Formats: sequence, structure tokens, C-alpha cells
Amino acid sequence: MRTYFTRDEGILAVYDERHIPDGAVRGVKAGSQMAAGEPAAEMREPDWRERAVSRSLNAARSRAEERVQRFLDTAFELIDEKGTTEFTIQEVVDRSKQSLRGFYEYFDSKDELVLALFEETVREAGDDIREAIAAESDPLARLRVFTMRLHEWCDPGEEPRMRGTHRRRPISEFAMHLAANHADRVRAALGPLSRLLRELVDTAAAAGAIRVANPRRATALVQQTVLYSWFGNRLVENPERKLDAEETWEFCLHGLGG
Amino acid sequence: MRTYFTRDEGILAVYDERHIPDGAVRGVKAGSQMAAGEPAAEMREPDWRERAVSRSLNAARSRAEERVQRFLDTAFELIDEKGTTEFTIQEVVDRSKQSLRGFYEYFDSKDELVLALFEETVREAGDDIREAIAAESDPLARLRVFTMRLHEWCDPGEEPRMRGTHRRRPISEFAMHLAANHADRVRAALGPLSRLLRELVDTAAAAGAIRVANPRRATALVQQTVLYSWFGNRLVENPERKLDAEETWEFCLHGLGG
DNA sequence: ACTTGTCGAGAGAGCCATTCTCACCTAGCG
DNA sequence: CGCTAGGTGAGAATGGCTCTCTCGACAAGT
Repeated sequence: MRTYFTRDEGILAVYDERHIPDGAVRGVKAGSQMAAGEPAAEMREPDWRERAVSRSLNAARSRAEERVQRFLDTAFELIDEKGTTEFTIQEVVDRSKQSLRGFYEYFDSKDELVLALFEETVREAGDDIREAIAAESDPLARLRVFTMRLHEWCDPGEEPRMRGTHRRRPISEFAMHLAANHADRVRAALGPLSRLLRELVDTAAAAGAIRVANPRRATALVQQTVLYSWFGNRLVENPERKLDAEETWEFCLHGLGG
Repeated sequence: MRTYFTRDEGILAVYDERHIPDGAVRGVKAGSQMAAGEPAAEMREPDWRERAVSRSLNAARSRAEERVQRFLDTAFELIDEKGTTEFTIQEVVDRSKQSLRGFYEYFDSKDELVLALFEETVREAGDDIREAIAAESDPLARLRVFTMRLHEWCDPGEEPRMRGTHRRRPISEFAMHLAANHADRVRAALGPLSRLLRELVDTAAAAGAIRVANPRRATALVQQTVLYSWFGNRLVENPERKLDAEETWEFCLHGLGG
């Protein structure tokens, strides 16, 4: 089983680890006639040869980056159009004017591709949330903003999606699937958000705004409640009765003894 | 799109509506030469012909019931063995010594089959929970028992499953999938449980054991928290840190202002 | 020109769900 | 008793997808 994405780095760490180096490094070795000690090679000062190599390596890298990015963009596009993650690889390949072979060069499977989209999305969400939090100073307010934003992020009300961002519902949905089959990857992707939440909980607890016995579990519960409450709404038919961010927050707040 | 299962009745209502009657009723009509008013026919006293017909109808029905049951049992068996719902229809058919054609005679699709298993499971859970609740009289205690039982039911700790019941994790998991694609069916299946919970919440609120502004939403939140918290545990690696029923309950309790 | 690595094109392979065909078997009927 | 039609088992055929593999063209280095 191959793995292209490093756990915490995410998408753009892809090619460095695999394809490019595979080829590039081999090139270096061949070009420099392979001196004695391999580790020593890293320490040598960059002569023209090295520079040339690194230049072509960079070129190769950005070529690859661009290719991967095209796959990702196209996939986002298809999801946006279809409102579901049920596109086929063939579609992605055709539309991005690349080859099936190329696709599997960069992604192990379709899941891997969607996982990448998921990571991207979570990253965006994280940035957005962090920004929103920065505007608040009160620990409880920060916690509240986090909760509300995350909730909205999972399931943006009506879909005329805001400029610049993508449809997120299909991704969130697929994340359920991923959570079942690639729990570790999903966990890793959510890591930064979990840690942020934990911080907020700790701070709020320290400030006496909430009373929690076990911060870790409290964090987990809040995260869960928020992450899944949008999904639960799927089982509610009457839109009037769907739970919104505010209600979810209040429930959490009480749950936290606030 | 055909539908074999009535919303609230569940599995055993299947054949009455479709196949059997399709054949049997046609038989009746032909046999009795189709008198005048169709509705009137239902009111006629059972002469020998009617009795004979109903006997064969019953025979056909139980034959069908037995066949369907065999599919269901086999599917449960496969799930138990594999620990996943990833069996193929072919397997079910082969092992139950029936035919593919027969399968699609009774079930529209694989989802339909698993939905049936899900309904069965929920029904069992409901019975179990109701029984457990009956042993308690205090409103809050009843609510607590409900919560804990439901939590355990979704994700029975370690799998050496108790006699008589089936592996439930794979079913719960598949339910996530179903919730995405057949929300209405899942909602219907969960209906009785939701109503029960609502009752408990109302009673507890009336008794002043908890303070809720909007019972409906409170109910939804509790249901969600419980139903998904086991799923959230999937993202927790260290078993020590997984949330258990007790913790979930306490969170809900506070959330409910208890 | 010759080798070697890269990559697009696209033909499968394999796996499934779902549908279709056909032949058998049995009950009812003349 | 032979005949016919509906119900049903067996399992072949279809279609959709993911993923693999082969081929050939192109590019860069030698």
C-alpha cells in the first residue's frame, strides 16, 4: 500500500516524497557518478552540477504540483456541479485533460483524492475560524465563535455558496465515509482543529467560564456534537425544526457547565 | 422506483403488499369470476371458495415470509462473520440457496436489504431499552437508562457479542450511509425510539428534573449526541480516551440543564 | 542516431449490482 | 391424462466503475 500524503503536512507534501525525488534523485546519483558515502553527499557545497540538478528538480516539482492541482481543481469543480462526490475518475481525468495513468501516478485511489479535498477544506475552515476567533477576547466568546463557525462550516445553510469557497456538504458527507475507512487520516486532518478547540476549552476553564472535569473529553464531546449535529439534521424533515448553530452551541455550553 | 417495505410496519409487511397478493389476488379474481363491485367483495362471508383461497394465500404468504427470512438470516450471518456489511448479493443468494432472481423479487436493492436488517436491529434495541426503562420509576433515571442503553446498543464494547443478538457495529456504520441516501427510511425506522425519548424528556421536564426551553430540540440533541458519539470514537485512537456511555450521558444531562 | 525516462491514450481485468433469458415444474383445466 | 401458464431456480449478460497494464510518442542526455 502506497501513501503519498504525509499525515500532517497535507497535499503539497505529496510529490516531494515520491515521484519527483524518485526520478530526480536517481538523476543526481547517475550524474555525479555516485561518490563514496551516500550521506556525505548531502553535505557537499552546491557546485554547478548540484545547482543544475536542483533547478530541474524544482522544475519537475512545480510541474507535478501543477498537475496535482489540476486534478484537485477539477474534482472540486465536478463536486460543485453535481452536488455530490459521485463523480468518476474518468470524468476528472477527461476534464482535466490528463491521463488515467497520470492520475494514479499521484493518487492511490479515489478516496485518496477526496481525502486531499477534505484536507484542503479543513485547512480553509481552520483559517477562517482562527480569523474569527482573533476578533474576540473573552474566552467564552472565543469558544462560542469556534463552535458556531465550525457548525456553519460543516453545513452552510443554503447552497448559493459564498464566493471563492466550494460546496462543503458533499465533502462533509464523504468525510463520514472516510471516517469509517481511513479514521487515522481523518483524525490527522482534523488534528489542528481539535488542538485549537482544546486550547479554547482549557482557557475558558482556567478563566472559570466553564467547569469541566476532564478537558480532553469535554473537547471531544463538543467536537463531536458540532461535527455531527449537521448530519443529524438530515433526519429532520421540517426545516423549521433543524438544529442551528446557536442551539448546538447552547447545548454544548450547558454540557460544559457554563 | 418500487418500494416493498411500508414505512412504519417494517419487514413483515413486505409481501402482503406486493408479490403474494399480486399473484393470489389475481387468483381470487379469476376464480370468483369477478362479481360486480370490487369493494363489496371484502365484505362477503367466507364460503368454501374464499376459505380455500385464503388458505392458499396464507400458504403463499408463509412461503414468502420464510424465503425473505432466509435472506435476512443469511445476511446477518455474513455480517457476523465478516464484521462488515461488505458482502455481495451473490453470497447471500448462494448461501441461502436461493436465486438472484428470487432476491430481487423481494428486495429492490442491496440497500433495501440492509435497511431491513437495520429496522430489525432498531426494533430489537427498542424492545431492550423499553424493558430496561420499565425497571426504573424516577423520570431522570429513566432518561439516563435510555441514553446509556442506546449508546451501548450502537457500539457494544468488545465484540464477543451476547447470545442471540447480532453484531451491530457494521449495521450502525451502514446506517450512516443509509442516513445519507435514504434519510426518510432511517427516520421512520428510528421514529419509535425518537418518540420514546421525547416522552422521557417531557416527563422529566414536567417533574422538574431537567429544564428545557424546547423539548423537541432537546430531544433531537440528545438523540444526536448519543447516536453519533460512538461514531466519533472512531476518530480516537487510544481506547482509554474513548467516550463511554456514562460520559455521554453526563454531557447530555448538563446540556439539558439537569 | 541511441538510450532512457516520462507520460498520454486507451485497452483491458476484476468486481459488483442489477436485469434478462430460459427451462423446469406444478397446479388447474379440458 | 396431456396441456398450458404462471412462478421460480440457474445463471448468463449487461453496465458502471475503479484500477492496472501495454504501447507508442516525445524529450533530454550521450
